[in-house]
Amino acid sequence: MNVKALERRSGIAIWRQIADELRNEIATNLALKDNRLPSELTLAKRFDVNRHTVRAALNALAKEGIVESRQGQGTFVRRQKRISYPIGKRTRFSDGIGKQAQTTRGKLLNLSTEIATPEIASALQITAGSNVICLDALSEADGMPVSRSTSWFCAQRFPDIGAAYQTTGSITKALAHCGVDDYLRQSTEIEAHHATMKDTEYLQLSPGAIVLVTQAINSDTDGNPIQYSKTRFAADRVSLMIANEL
Amino acid sequence: MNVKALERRSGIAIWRQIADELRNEIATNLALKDNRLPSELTLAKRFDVNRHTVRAALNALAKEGIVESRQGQGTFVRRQKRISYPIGKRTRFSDGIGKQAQTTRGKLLNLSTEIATPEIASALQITAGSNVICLDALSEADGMPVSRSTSWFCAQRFPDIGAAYQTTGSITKALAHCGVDDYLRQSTEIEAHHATMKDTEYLQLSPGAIVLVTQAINSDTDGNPIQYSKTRFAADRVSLMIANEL
DNA sequence: TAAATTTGTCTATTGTTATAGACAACTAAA
DNA sequence: TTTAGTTGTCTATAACAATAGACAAATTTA
Repeated sequence: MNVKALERRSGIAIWRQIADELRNEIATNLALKDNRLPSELTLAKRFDVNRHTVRAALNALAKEGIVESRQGQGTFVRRQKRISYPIGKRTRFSDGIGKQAQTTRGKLLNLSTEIATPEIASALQITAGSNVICLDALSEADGMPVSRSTSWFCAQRFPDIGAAYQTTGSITKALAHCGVDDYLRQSTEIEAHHATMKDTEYLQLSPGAIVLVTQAINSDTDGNPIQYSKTRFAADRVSLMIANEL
Repeated sequence: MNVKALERRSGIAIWRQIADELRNEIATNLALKDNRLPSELTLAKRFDVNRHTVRAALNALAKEGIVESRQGQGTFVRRQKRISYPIGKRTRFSDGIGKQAQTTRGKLLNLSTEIATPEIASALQITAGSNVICLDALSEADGMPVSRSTSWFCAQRFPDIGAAYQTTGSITKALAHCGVDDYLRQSTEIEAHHATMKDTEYLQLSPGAIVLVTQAINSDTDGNPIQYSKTRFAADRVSLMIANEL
């Protein structure tokens, strides 16, 4: 059944490799009868490992809330859908997520004024070395952290963006407060990385977890860049949806 | 310096957690002088581990081709940029990647006729149970596998798509051969997962590695869906670029 | 040249992970 | 009720990961 055996000496414990494999299969839904997983013994034979190793994997998935074991009966999937995060010309965090989660909010982690690096200056089309406002925020949906973002704004144009965000808890509202009623997403770049230590802390992830990293530029209706942001999503809680309006 | 300590008993070896952290820092370029990493002893102190553990991490990064150690001198970064994969209304694999890599090609892994599942039928807007052609392909750039994709086409409309792909090695050309001169990407959904065993085999990844999984629907110029595809990218080799034409 | 700094290699010990086997506890079906 | 199949828990052992210390080999700096 399996084309390739598990890799030993890879730095990833075998129980974790099995957990990753099962998590994937559950996510892509390989037709499990009654949402019931094969028995521990069956899985042990399939992966060619000891039953205890399979138990360690199932234990990990149970802690993540993905499966649930019942003595005498078996192990069952507790389906949990990812939150779909829309990315388009007009993407707002609360817009897209608000309909899927009960409660959404942004929490300000840090606010500072920095000197624009060449990277930031080029993204915002301002002169390198001028002041930018740096805004660190954590976004949550239903009490679970979803993403951690850092945004940069031209300090000259948006001197009060920090205070506005703090009172509103929303970038869209803060920008509106600063006179920007509408804005468009100009570009988005997406990468996937292993969670850093900061990620595991703020997003409540375990090491080895995945973060989707997006780099985006938002512009006003005249095409002038107003916001440059890097966002790190907990990959097992979201999917990014790109809709191309025709 | 570090907000959070490394996690033991997590199923991820500490050397691998350090390797992941360093890989991230190298990728986001935290200003290393002369592309030189701190010494093994410095890193050991920073992560509060033994020097041998740091060496194991550096060894892994060296095997990945990311760093290179030189006795008496230190450990140096061998920069390697990710291939940027554009996602837009008009995305073609060879278009976008062709300019960045020396050689690109698609290899047919498997070709079969299947009965459309509800999921596929709904994506292609055909009746469930009708025949679809399923095309598995592996894409490579400069000899390195980049992505593995499965595409479904309506068998009635594109009976010869498989043969056309086999001779041309390109979906765009195969579609042109079947009378579709132009097509548009209707939507794309992106998730990140840990590599499955098939991924580690076909994409030459190590366990614990990350794959970017996209689910896309392409339509002809009349808006009729013609292709439904799922693609798995080796995340450490690509970034996905979404450009919103204004 | 000498000293300091760096990576490379070896031995030994301790802690964690994986295997192995046995049996209890629980559930569903014969 | 009995049986088969399942998860839960215990003990013991082998394989691997991490620590510790020492010193060699190469390079750069004083």
